[in-house]
Amino acid sequence: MKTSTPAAGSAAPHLIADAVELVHSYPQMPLTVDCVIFGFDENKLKVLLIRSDLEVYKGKWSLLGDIVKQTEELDDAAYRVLRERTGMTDVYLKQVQAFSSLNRHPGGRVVTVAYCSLLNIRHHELQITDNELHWQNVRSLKDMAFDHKEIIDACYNWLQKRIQEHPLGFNLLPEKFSLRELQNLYEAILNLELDRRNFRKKFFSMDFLIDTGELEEDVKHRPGKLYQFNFEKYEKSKRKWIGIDF
Amino acid sequence: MKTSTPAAGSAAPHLIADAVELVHSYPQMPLTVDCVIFGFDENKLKVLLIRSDLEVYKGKWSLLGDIVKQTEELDDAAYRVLRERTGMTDVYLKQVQAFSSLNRHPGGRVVTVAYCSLLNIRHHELQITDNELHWQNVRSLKDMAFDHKEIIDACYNWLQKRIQEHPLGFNLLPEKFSLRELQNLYEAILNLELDRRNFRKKFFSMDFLIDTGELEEDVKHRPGKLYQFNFEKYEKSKRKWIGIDF
DNA sequence: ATTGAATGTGTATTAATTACATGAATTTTC
DNA sequence: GAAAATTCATGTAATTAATACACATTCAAT
Repeated sequence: MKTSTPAAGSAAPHLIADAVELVHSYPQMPLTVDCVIFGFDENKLKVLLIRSDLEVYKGKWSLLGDIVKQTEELDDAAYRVLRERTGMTDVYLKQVQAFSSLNRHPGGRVVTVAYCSLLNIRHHELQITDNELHWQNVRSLKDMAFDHKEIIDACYNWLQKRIQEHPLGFNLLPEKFSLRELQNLYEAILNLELDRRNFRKKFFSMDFLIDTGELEEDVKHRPGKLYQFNFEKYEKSKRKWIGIDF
Repeated sequence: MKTSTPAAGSAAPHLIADAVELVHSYPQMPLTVDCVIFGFDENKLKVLLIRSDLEVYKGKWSLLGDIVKQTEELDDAAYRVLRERTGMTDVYLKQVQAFSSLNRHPGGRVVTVAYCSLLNIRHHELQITDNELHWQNVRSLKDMAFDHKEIIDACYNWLQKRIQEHPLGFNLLPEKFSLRELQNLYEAILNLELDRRNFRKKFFSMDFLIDTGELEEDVKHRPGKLYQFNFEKYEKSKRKWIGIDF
């Protein structure tokens, strides 16, 4: 970081001794985090929303977010939001992008850092009783508070790309899942149809699925086998992906 | 954005009428941008550094950065840094990641957003005369100011990945370039050796290179053909990349 | 016992990637 | 100006990956 250009050609640049004073002279602004929390239910990708508490956005949905505290890291702030809202720890959470439009918040300049979170919709301890919280279909979002539609779009694009390179999807499924559920997940996220045999071939050839020996229950047709993802094995053999292709 | 959890089960959540007052109550902090500016010279990937002006980092190199102004967007702040430091407009610039470690700045809490920039090392108007500015080999960085080593690593990883999916590399080359130069660029960035025939085949089959009909000059061997990248054609046929592969 | 619906599996075709060697064009050297 | 040195330019065969496609099996429901 460098605050002022030294006079051109100055031979002896002056060094700043008091870094604290320097930082005090910096402009300051509020910083927030917003979590795009994805869930998977009824073969649809959902995002967790809350009613905006701002009068100007009355009735509109917004993301779960909060201010970043004076001595809090961004990741910690995002985790705090998740913990407070869903009761869950150990959730998948990754920083995606900062948003800084000057008019993105009606109360003035607020910069926000967006996070993408993936969790199993059955595992959390939401009280959706008071209908403040709501799982909404990702493909039927409209008219949201702030720039939150834009943020969700960015995170959704990010997810579509990432899920093809990294095994993120499993965070959305129960620990044990059938191949059909896995395929439904990919089809929902990528918004396309996949050939069942090729999909199975693909995942089996990657060899990261553990056959639990168990079968689906409470299903009204021939039950499928249940698998687990072998995170350990995957970690060991993370592929270095090389292949130029625009 | 949501600041306070409504009392559990509260049937009538109160709406905040004064958004400005709300934002005024938010904690504030300084925000900066840091630009990881890559260049390509002598078949090496370089990054543009400046001597830190902080006494505590005396003699150490740091990234080019600056504070984000009260009414300035992040992208604009990063572009401003580039323009002021390199004299260049129209440069490739993308936001990569925010860094927020509490101790990353010796003067106190400063959050920074890192940008990756790619430019042609011959095009700028640097005054490197007073040795404040310096193009340094990406693979020989050590002992930098702040967390800038970490930031560069993150941007370099980002670049290695992105350059395989998008034609970013051309921003680092002159408008007209030989296939050998292009291959050298990829080899430098990806840190590997590629087969020349397959590399050529790959790029020709993508069909985004325009044969200028010109040949290299001032080269002490058989001159190669010079090509241009067909950005227009590329934009029209951006590939939607589908292929699950961890 | 029959029907319905989803599971589980294999092969042939096509496309993409990899490995690999020689002749042609230009500069340098003698 | 002939020979040597260097790099450019190019094609094919072998391997691997992706795609398209059909039928028998299992269980639940009737």
